[in-house]
Amino acid sequence: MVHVIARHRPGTQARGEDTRRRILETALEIFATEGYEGASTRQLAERADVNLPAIQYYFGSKEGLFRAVLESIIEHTERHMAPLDLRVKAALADPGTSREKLLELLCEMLKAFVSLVLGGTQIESRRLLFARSEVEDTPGLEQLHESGKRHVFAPCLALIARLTGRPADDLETELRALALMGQVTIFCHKGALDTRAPAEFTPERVRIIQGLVREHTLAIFRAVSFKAASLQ
Amino acid sequence: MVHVIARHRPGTQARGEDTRRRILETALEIFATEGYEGASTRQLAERADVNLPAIQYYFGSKEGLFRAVLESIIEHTERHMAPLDLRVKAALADPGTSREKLLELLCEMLKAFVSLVLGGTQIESRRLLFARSEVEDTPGLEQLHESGKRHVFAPCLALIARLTGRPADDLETELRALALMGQVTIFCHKGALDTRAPAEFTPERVRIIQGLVREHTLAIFRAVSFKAASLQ
DNA sequence: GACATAGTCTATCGACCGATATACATCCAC
DNA sequence: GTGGATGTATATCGGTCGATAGACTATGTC
Repeated sequence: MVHVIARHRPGTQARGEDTRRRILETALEIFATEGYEGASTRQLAERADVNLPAIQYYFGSKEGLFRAVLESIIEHTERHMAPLDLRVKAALADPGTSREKLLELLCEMLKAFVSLVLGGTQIESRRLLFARSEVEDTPGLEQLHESGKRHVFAPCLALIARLTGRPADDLETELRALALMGQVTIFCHKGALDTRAPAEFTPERVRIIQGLVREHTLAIFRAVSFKAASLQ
Repeated sequence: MVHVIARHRPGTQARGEDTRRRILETALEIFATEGYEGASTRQLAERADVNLPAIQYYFGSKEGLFRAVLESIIEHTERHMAPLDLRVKAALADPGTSREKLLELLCEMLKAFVSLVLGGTQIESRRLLFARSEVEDTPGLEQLHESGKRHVFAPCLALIARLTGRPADDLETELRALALMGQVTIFCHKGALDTRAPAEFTPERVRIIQGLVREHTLAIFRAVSFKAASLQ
């Protein structure tokens, strides 16, 4: 194996940059709909209108292409969540932050999580690939997990810990954070879609889901009397 | 194609019943961990300690074997949910059923849903296969969906419709039902597990999750003022 | 115009896939 | 016991997979 990944040295002509980007965009789509194993390099090449060896040429291997697709998604996730992450971090650092402010930030986190997985460009592909990442066992997929944990799960967990007065490494707190996030992640699965005929996520539906999750979150953290050691 | 599926006629000897069951149990395990495409018939045969053609002999094809696995899961689902389904149906048929009673039934539905996907025998395999069913596109998988819709989603939807005073075919009501169920389904995905080292669903964790979901559900339907036409 | 690099092409490799032909073993009915 | 049904074994088929060899073209530098 000589030619692992074609990194274009600066100053070198990059005629193939178009081709490379076309392969990457097509790959996101196909990996999402077919899965890593299900997507064949021949299918990838045909849909991207390139030859079969072009994939090896630009990305070293099928796995290299997949990792490149994952990197582009992770990059998108970080760009989407970064501003809110900073606000949450600042609020948590200040011990005087009010309970209502923390609760409002939690609602905003979940709202941003909804628009992350259900909105934006290439919605369908990212949504499907995110859903697959929970099931498949493909090289590099743990990076996608790690990204979601760092930018969504961890901030939510920290906020909930403060809201409930429990330690952040508490099992119950972790499970509660996951349960709340589950209200969002369920809409990544196609089973959640075909209850209705059109089965698409229009901006209107995204808005309704965001409203419902907010309503639920507010109800939960305003109603329950926390600070109690155990649950039931 | 002559020998599609070996259905043993009554009165005929069934020496191979042991073999058949062994293949079926192994198949559930392997299909769950590897996926339909990922599981090869050779792997299946080796792990079940039978020859390669035994799969075709007993189940007609790899697809036939997969459908048989799905049927066994669906059967388990129906057996698990049937009693509660009846109680829900009875409560809904009676217009005088109190709001608290309906809410209690909704909590019980979600509790049963938790123990369905996280408890019982062959937990891990059923959990994984359920998660895969949301992503993969394998023949027969829609039956598993259909089963979940009929025995979990539909009753929850009907209860929520009554609790919120909205029609059951309402989009917002459907999305709310899914959001509530998402609190449970998220634990089917392996991403929800490896936040902690052991990553297993001990009975204690199942109990905690059931408690959290109940707490959330009660808070949501006691706090929010429904009967209002719109949400925000 | 000679040469190296960048990028694209056809053809093909070895591995593995699901399925089956076919022979053989085992068991029950009569 | 003998014939048909039931179950198990080996060997192999045609097909698809990811990857690569190697020839070809385009582009830029000197």
